[in-house]
Amino acid sequence: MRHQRIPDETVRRLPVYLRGALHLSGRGLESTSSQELANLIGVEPWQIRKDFSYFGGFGTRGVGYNLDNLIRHVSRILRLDATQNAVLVGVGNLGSALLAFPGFRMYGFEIAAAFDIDKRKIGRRKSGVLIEDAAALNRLSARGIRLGIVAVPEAASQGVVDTLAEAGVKGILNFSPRCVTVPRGVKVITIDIAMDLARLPYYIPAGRAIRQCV
Amino acid sequence: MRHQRIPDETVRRLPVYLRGALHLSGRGLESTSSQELANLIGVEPWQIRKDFSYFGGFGTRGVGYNLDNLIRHVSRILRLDATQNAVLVGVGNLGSALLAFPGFRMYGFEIAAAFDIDKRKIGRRKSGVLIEDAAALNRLSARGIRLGIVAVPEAASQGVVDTLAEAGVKGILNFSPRCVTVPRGVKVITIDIAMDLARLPYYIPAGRAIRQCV
DNA sequence: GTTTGTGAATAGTTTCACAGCA
DNA sequence: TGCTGTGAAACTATTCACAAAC
Repeated sequence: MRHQRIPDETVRRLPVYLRGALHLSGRGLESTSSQELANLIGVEPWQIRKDFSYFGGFGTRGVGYNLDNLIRHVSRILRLDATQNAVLVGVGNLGSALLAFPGFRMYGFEIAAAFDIDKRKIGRRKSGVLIEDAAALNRLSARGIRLGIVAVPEAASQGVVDTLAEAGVKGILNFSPRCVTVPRGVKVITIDIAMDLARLPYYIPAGRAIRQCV
Repeated sequence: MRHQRIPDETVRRLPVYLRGALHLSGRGLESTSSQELANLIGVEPWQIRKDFSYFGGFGTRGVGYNLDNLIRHVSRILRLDATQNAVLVGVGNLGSALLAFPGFRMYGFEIAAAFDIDKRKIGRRKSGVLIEDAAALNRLSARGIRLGIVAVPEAASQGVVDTLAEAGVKGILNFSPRCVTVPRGVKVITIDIAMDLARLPYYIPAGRAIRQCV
């Protein structure tokens, strides 16, 4: 049913399905089933079928899903069917790791520009990307980059986000643990590493571990 | 109502509230209201009150929340009231950034050990932490570390997770985009950076929110 | 026979509105 | 009066069971 609201949770899972499909396709498979894909990525088969059904379904009953077809459809929905250029702001420890991070390419992402305020870094290259002066960020708009990755200290994040938004960036992946305000039409996704670690102890039973009897 | 099931979403938000409370306390404030805290972190006041109500509520009607009291309660619930030692496995680009990452300390985390398989790194120090031989990971159990951070290449993650679980680690923050299997009693939280970026383009044409934190 | 696609049932979460207390 | 705490209502998401299609 194409004319239905898509649950946010479904959108969150689509990249997982895409990765699984790419993985199976890379192993030489031509097609898969909701059961096989579910086993691979650790969800339930009906969840996959339900999620796909919001977009009309990509499979063939009694047969399964053709992988090329599946990959094409999901990529299109996520708008990952063409290379997406991104700009990185903040080439510190985390930013440098992101420049070297191999995982972006699989989805068609390319870090096309990097900015920092540290004069010692400006003009150098990291992982093949030239580090430019963050003071020149406002001239970014000419390059038509619509995605930004923000890896600056907490205190600087709001300013960077403002500048990116003015430069035409429409989507921001924010690694700063600060709630940022953006204009309408700009979407922010925050990754807060410390916060994810912080809820881990909650789930761990208190006290010393009992010896495991297997 | 102390004897009620706590929603996962509530647990996910508790570290956000804790950070907000620590921030206000650091600014010298003695107390706050659900309204003030909500404005700071970008949620609605009733969400905060509802979440706190699952634990009986920490406030005073007509007055608000005493910050010390709030911080003490939330820290206790999350088991962050004593220093939590963690072990890092994989001191590559991302692992090194995590060693240098200042955000863990606020919640009382301490990276107490680091392991890698690269002979050139073993024996050296990064951000003050000695890098040990990953082959010796099985001797970790003597140190009583219950939290692990896994920042190894995708193909190695399951093996590392297995070894950590055998060594008594009960909670794992996993940066590998691979579904891992763990024994009962071990909790895994996965941070998949590329996947969070991958759902950003979906929202770009129709984006609308003004204040966003997640 | 097999596997998808989907309405209906169930479960979980957010939002509301106001009672309860300082 | 002001702000918290909370049951009830509204909303959202997951799970089920089976009809439909190959």
